[in-house]
Amino acid sequence: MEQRRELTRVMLRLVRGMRAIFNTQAQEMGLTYARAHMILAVSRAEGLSQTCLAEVLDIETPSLNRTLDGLEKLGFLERRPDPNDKRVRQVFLTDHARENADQIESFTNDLRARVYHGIDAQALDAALNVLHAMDKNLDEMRHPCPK
Amino acid sequence: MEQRRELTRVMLRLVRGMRAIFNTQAQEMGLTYARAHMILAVSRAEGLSQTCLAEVLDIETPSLNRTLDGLEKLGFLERRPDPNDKRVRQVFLTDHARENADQIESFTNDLRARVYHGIDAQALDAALNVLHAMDKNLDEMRHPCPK
DNA sequence: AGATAAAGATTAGCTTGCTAATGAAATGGG
DNA sequence: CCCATTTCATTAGCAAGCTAATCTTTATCT
Repeated sequence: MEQRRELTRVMLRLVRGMRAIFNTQAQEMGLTYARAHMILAVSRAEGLSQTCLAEVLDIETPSLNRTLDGLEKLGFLERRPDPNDKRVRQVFLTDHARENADQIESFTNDLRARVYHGIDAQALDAALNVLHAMDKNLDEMRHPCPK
Repeated sequence: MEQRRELTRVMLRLVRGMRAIFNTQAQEMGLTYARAHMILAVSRAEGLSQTCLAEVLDIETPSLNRTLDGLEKLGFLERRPDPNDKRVRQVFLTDHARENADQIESFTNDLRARVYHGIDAQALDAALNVLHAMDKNLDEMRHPCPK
């Protein structure tokens, strides 16, 4: 019971903390957490529609849209109309962003290594199981009767 | 490696998801996640300064301040000057909020029970250890040389 | 084919976290 | 005792998530 409260609490703190650390690193190249991740996602699959990209990043399209606006304004990416469907705009990196992608990837890996330092795979797996179970519970709370 | 990425990902999703579920419940009484938690924190220790309250809730004072503003405007609490120190303003619930506190406590417990349903104490403990280790790593990343 | 429905992007506006900067009050050292 | 520092609250402004609503285009159904 008290453990449950504490798990929630530490999760909240971790998410904020990780974002903050990431931000301080990313701002050296004029980026933020959300923006850097966006660049990585796009670099892994250029030309996706915004809906697809939102699914990949696990966020809603308006959230994505704003991040995209920012990055476009900063010259990191561009949206081009899809010739096959006038509704969609495909997302591409600029050359400038493509140059940075490796660097972002690399410091992301570095930060991840440091955050997870000293945690063995077995423990990690156990934690993952717990969080997945919680995630499943949440899903069922959202969709009460899937029949 | 892939597990690490996934753990981060699911944590992000969980935090957003829990907040969302909580919000839909809380909005029936005109509240939100942050506001409901604030009411609980104040009800557990009325008369704290805002700095103390921020520490209890693990957020920064400007974040707290805004939530407090909202709740004060809605008539859930009030800030009263501390007679012993003209800098501080102590935080108290209104009678109205005090009536709601039990209800908030109760549906918070209910939601927590559902989110953590089916997860045994041992697994929970293992997960908690992992997250605490990460939290510690983060701390060390923030304070490189504590001597 | 034409009407209706669905899907993609966008806008508007809310929430709640943050940092940086400011002003007022208290504290402490010389 | 006074000046410098620290502490508390607050303001201003950014970031990034969300829902609801709108507009355009495409798909579907009769």
